[in-house]
Amino acid sequence: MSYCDSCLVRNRAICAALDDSEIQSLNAIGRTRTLEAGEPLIWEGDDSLLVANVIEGVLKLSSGTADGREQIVGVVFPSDFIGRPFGNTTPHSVTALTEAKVCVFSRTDFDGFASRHPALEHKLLQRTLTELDRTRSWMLLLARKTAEEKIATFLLDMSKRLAPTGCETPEERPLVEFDLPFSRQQVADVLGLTIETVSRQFTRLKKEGILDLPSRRTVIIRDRTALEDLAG
Amino acid sequence: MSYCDSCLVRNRAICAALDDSEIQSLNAIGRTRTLEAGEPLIWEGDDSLLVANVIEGVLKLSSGTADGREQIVGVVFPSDFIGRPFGNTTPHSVTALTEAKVCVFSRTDFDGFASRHPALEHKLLQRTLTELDRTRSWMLLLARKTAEEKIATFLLDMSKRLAPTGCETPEERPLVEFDLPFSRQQVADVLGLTIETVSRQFTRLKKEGILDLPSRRTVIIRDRTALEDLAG
DNA sequence: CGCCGATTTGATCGTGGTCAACAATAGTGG
DNA sequence: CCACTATTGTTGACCACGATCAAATCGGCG
Repeated sequence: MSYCDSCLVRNRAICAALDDSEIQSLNAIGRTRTLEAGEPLIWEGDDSLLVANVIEGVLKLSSGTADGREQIVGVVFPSDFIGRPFGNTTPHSVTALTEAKVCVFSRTDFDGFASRHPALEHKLLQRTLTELDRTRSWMLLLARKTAEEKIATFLLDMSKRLAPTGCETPEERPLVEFDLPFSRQQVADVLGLTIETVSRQFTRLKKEGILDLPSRRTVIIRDRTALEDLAG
Repeated sequence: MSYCDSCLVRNRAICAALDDSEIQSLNAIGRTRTLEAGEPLIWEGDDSLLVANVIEGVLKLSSGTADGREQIVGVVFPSDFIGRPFGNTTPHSVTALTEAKVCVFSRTDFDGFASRHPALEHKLLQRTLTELDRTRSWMLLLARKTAEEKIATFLLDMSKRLAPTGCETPEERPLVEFDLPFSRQQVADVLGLTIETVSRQFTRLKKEGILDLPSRRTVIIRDRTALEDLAG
C-alpha cells in the first residue's frame, strides 16, 4: 500500500506523470516529513542532499549577503517542487513559513529515479520553466516598481496563489479574504523593502478603503480594481 | 550532410545530448538565422512560436511595465537556449545586443522532438535549473544591493561570462579586458538603475584606479580584488 | 495583569532619481 | 577630410522615496 494513494497533491505535483506501479517505486525512496513554522529544511550553500515535493503549507526560498541583508527569492505552495536536482549545491535556503508537510527524497536517489522516468523529468521541466518565467517577472517588480506598486502586486499575487486549487485554475478565482503566511518582516524580504515601509503602505491602503486588515495577518480586498490600478 | 557538423556550440548546447543520427533529424526541423545588433527575435506577450539555440553573439531578455519602464531579465550567450517550450506565450522579449547567429525551431516542432528525446529534455532541464538559480541570485542583487555593489557584481559577472569557453570552465579564467555588449542605458536596465547613476559609478571606479575605460564599451579591470570587495 | 516580540507611527537622513546642460563620439553628406 | 547632426555618455544641482533611527502601541501568552 502506497502513502501516495492518500497524497493531497498526487494529481498536481510532478508525480502525476507516473502510473500506479511507478508511484510505488517512487514512494519506496521517499518519506514524508512535517515541519513547524520557521523550521529550516535546507541551508544556503549546503551540499544538495535533499529534494522534495510540498504537500501542505508554504515555504520560502531565501538568500542573503555576507553582511546579513536577506531576500526571499521564491515562495512555494502545495504541489511545488523544492531543491536542486542534478547539481551539487543548493544555492538557496528553504524554510517553512507555516506548518508544512513535504515528501522528501535523497537527491541522488531522486536523480536516478528521474533519469529512468522521462515523463517525470518532463513534468519537472515544465514546472521549472514556469517558475523561471515567474521569477523573471518578479525581477521587474524588484527593480522598477515603487513600494506602493510592490505591495499591490504582492497582495494580488497572494490572493491568487493562496486560493484553493479546485476544478478551475486559481487565476480565475482569486480570494477576497486570506491570511498571509508572512510576517511584516517577511513581506519586506519578498519585496526588497523595509518593515516600516511595508507597514506604512498597509495602513495607507486600509485608510483609503482598498483593504481591511482585521488582524495582523488577515487581508480583505475591498476594492480589487483599485488595487489592480495601483499594481502598475 | 548536417549544418550542425560545423556548429560552434555543437558540444555545449543542449544538442550535445544527441548522437549523429538524432542531430540529423533535429537539423531537419531547424534553420540558422542571423540577427543584427538591436534586432528583435521574439516580442513580449506574443504567442510562443519560436525557440532557439544561441550560436554566436549576445541577446537580452526583457520585460516592461505599461508606462515604459524596462528591465532586462536575462542575458544569453552562445550555447544558451531561448524561448518558451511547452507553453503558449513567451513572457519576455528577446533582442540581439550584438550581431548574433541563432538556430531557430518552430516551438511545436521542437516540443514534439524533445518529447521523443528524453536526453535532450534532460539537458534542457539542467540548463533551466541553472538559469533559475542564476536568476534568483540576481534578485538579491536587484532588491538589496547598492548601486556600487550592483556595478561591481555586474562587471565581475561579465568578465566571467564573456570569457571564451575553452577547456577550463569560464569561472576559472575571467577576462581582465573586454567589450561590454551593452550601452549605458542597457547596463542600467540590467541593474535596475538609471543611466546617470551607472555613468557616475563607472567614472568613480575609474578615478579610484579600479577600472580603465579606454572607450565607451571597453572595460579593463585593474584591481579585481578591490572590485570583489565592492561587490558585497 | 505584566512581559516580550511584532507592528505601527513619527522624525530625520541619504542614496539614487530627476531635470538640465554639456561633452564626446559615431554617422552622414558635401 | 571636414563640417554638421544625431546619438550616447558625462556632469551638476536639486529632489523624493524609502531607509534609518527612535519611540509608542498592540497583541499574545505566562
